[in-house]
Order: sequence, then structure tokens, then C-alpha cells
Amino acid sequence: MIRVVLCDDHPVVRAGLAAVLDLEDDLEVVRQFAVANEAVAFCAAQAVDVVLMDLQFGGRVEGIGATRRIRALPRPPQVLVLTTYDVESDVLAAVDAGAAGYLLKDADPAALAAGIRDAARGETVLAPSIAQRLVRRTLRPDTSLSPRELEVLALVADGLSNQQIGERLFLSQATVKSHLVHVFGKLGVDSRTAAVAAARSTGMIR
Amino acid sequence: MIRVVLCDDHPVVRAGLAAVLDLEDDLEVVRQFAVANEAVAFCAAQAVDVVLMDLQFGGRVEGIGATRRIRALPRPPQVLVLTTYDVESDVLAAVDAGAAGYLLKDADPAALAAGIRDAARGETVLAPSIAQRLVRRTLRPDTSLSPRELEVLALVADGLSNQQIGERLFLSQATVKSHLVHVFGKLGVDSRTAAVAAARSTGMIR
DNA sequence: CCACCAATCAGTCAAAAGGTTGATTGACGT
DNA sequence: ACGTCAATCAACCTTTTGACTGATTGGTGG
Repeated sequence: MIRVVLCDDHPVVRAGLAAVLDLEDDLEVVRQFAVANEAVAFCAAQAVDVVLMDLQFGGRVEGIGATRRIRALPRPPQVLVLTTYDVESDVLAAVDAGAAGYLLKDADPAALAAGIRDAARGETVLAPSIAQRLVRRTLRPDTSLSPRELEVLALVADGLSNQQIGERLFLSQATVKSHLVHVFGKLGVDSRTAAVAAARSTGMIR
Repeated sequence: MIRVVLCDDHPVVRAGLAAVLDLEDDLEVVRQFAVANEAVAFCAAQAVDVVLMDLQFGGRVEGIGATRRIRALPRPPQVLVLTTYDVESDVLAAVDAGAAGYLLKDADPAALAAGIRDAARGETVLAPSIAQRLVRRTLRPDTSLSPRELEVLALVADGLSNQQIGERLFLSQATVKSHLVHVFGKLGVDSRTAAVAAARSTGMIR
């Protein structure tokens, strides 16, 4: 029996996942959490095989941090990130944080259950659309931004200043600037707006 | 008994909604659909009180069209749009198509059930965050940019500096800045990147 | 162990961007 | 004829951004 913990701030999604997974004989949803921190605490105290983790919690992407903390536990459960959209920066950040995989919420129940079983065995499981993009990405090592650089760039695209980005990511402006300088170099531009335009045209950011 | 039809391409979301709504004594989920067209056909043949309609179906926003066709039926059911993100243009389009309301998927079950009952009575129901933004919006009557302002903004979105924009449009930087200051005021932002983000989110620029 | 690199931050400097005020011109409608 | 407004520009000033230099930490791979 694979012991599964759900972590998602949408009550509807939690109920849906639980309903879908309860149909599987070998999967058991032992607990559900709406707050990432509580899930981390639970995993520290109980034996859990797989955590289904949402990335966005009311706008904030605290799922990444929670994933990192879960993977830092002794005998950590596998973390399977489950989100609505496949933003590239989020995928890389999640994998970097130790996630075993990354699935989209529009996966059908069978694929979801299969993904959980794969993750429980320690295999890496990625949604097909994500796997395809990762492959294309690795073939182009030159323009590849680091996870952090992409994260910063995405916030620039949302119109945030360096100061605001620093606050959002708990960084100094110096570090934000540093990341942006590297981004500019890799993309061959010399301003934030040009970087956003370039990244958008190549599909790096939506 | 309020007869409810679910229409969402996410199996998980459908299951979650059904599970949540089944707990309400006065609500009955009579059918679920993954495809908008099938839901329209069902509503044409059966008595339905409220349709919970997702907007995005695998990237496409066919929910708007389905809402319009449902509302064009004789004795049409109320349509309650249920989506993940509150994109302003989607809200306006949904209301224009005849939707009775617009809720976010992170609504808690009680609010969801209440919204369905309100919609069944023919009342307009909006998620609080959406209502708030609509009010702010109507208080700011001057969101329309002049042709020249739009032209400048489009070049900003392409990553050009004020100097480059001036050269392109045969203007001095002073004039470019002047246009941008007006754009910032109308959009309620204070930087070029934020202006681009805002204009993009409302569909002013591609 | 060492090289390399991502990520973090500091300090300094020059350039770009943004805020404010004020002015001129030419349409457009009443 | 008059007011209104888009469009144009100038001058001044503050804030933000970007360029450069350099340093530390932690992890990965040979």
C-alpha cells in the first residue's frame, strides 16, 4: 500500500484527488493539507511514501520551499509536484528542490495513479509536454538560464522592480541585479524590457 | 432541489466539485461533462438550473462560446463560470456572454454552494477579489490609450529604449517620456515593464 | 582534492528611466 | 470664436537600472 499525502490549498482539488485516488487499491490517501508547512511537519512525524504537492498557494509558490524541506527530512517521502500550468521556471525549480516529478492537473486519473506508483519507486516522472520541452531545452545549452535566473526574469516580466523582486524572493537588490546581468548576457540584450521581449519570443516565458 | 451540471475538462476538478456539492442537501449534480458542446446539448434536452462552466478547455477558452449558446436556449439554465485565475478580460467576456457569475476554484465549498444558490435565483455572483477589481476599474474611466500612446507602448513591449523609440517614431526622448507618463497614469503603474504587463493582461497589446 | 559554477552580496559609477512643471501647435466640435 | 485635447518639446531633478569589480558559500564532477 502506497501512503499518499495531499497538499493543495484548493478544497475542490483535494476532494477530487482523494476521490480519484481512492479508486486505486494500492493507494491510500492518509492525510490532506491546505498549508504546505503542515504537510512538512506531518511528513517529519509519519511514514509517508508520496506527497502530491501543489506549487501555488494563493499566489505564493511556497510549494518549492516545502518540497525542499520535505526532501531534507530523514528517509524523506517522494514529492510529486502537481500544478495547473507548466511554467518552465517552476519545473526546474521543483526538480532542483528534489521533486521526483512534475505532473499537470489535467492528467487523467490513470496517468496520475501511474505517476504516483513510479514516484514511489523513486523514478522520475514528468508530464509528456514537460519532458518534451526539457529535451528541446538541453539541446540548446547556450541560451539556457539557471532556475533562479528564470525566476527573476519571470518577475521582471510581471512588471516588478528589482527592489520588489528582492522582497518577493528574499534577496538583496544586488543579487537581483547580478542575476539580471547574467540573463542579459545570455540573451544578448541590455535592458529588462528587451530581455522580456526576447524570452517571450523564444517561449522561455509565457 | 437545484439541478446542477458540471462542465470541466479536468477529471480531478469534476470529481472534487461533485464530492463537495453532494454534501449539500438542496443541490443535485445531474451530469458531468468534459466537453463544452456536450453540456450545451444536454441543457437543450433536459431541465437544468445551474451549469458550472470552466473557461479553459485544454488551453482554449471555449467556455465563453458554450455559455453564450446555453443562454440562447429556451428557458436557459444559469451559467456560473468557475475558473482558476481571474483574468479581467475573461470575466468581462463571460458576463457579456450571459454568465450569472464568476467564481474562482479556490473558493471554499460553502461559498461555492452559496454561489450556486444565488445563481439559481438569478442573482449575479462574483468572487470578492473580482468584484473589487471591477469597482476599481469603473472608478478609473480613462483606461483608453490614445493611438500614439499605444504605438509607443508597443515599442516598449518590444524592448526598445526611449531613445530608440524616439528615433523610430521621429520624436525627441522628451515626447516619448511624456507619452509614457500618460500611459503609466492611465494604467495605474509606475514603470515600463509594469505597463507592458498590465497592457498585456488586458489584451491592449498582444 | 581541485576546478567549476550557481547563488549570494557589497560598493561604485554612469546611463536610463521616471516625475514635475510648463509651453506650443493643430484638430475637432459646439 | 472658444474650449478641449492629442501631440510635441524643454529643463530640472530624483530614482532606478545596468556595468564593473570583487568576494564568499555550497554543491557537482572529475
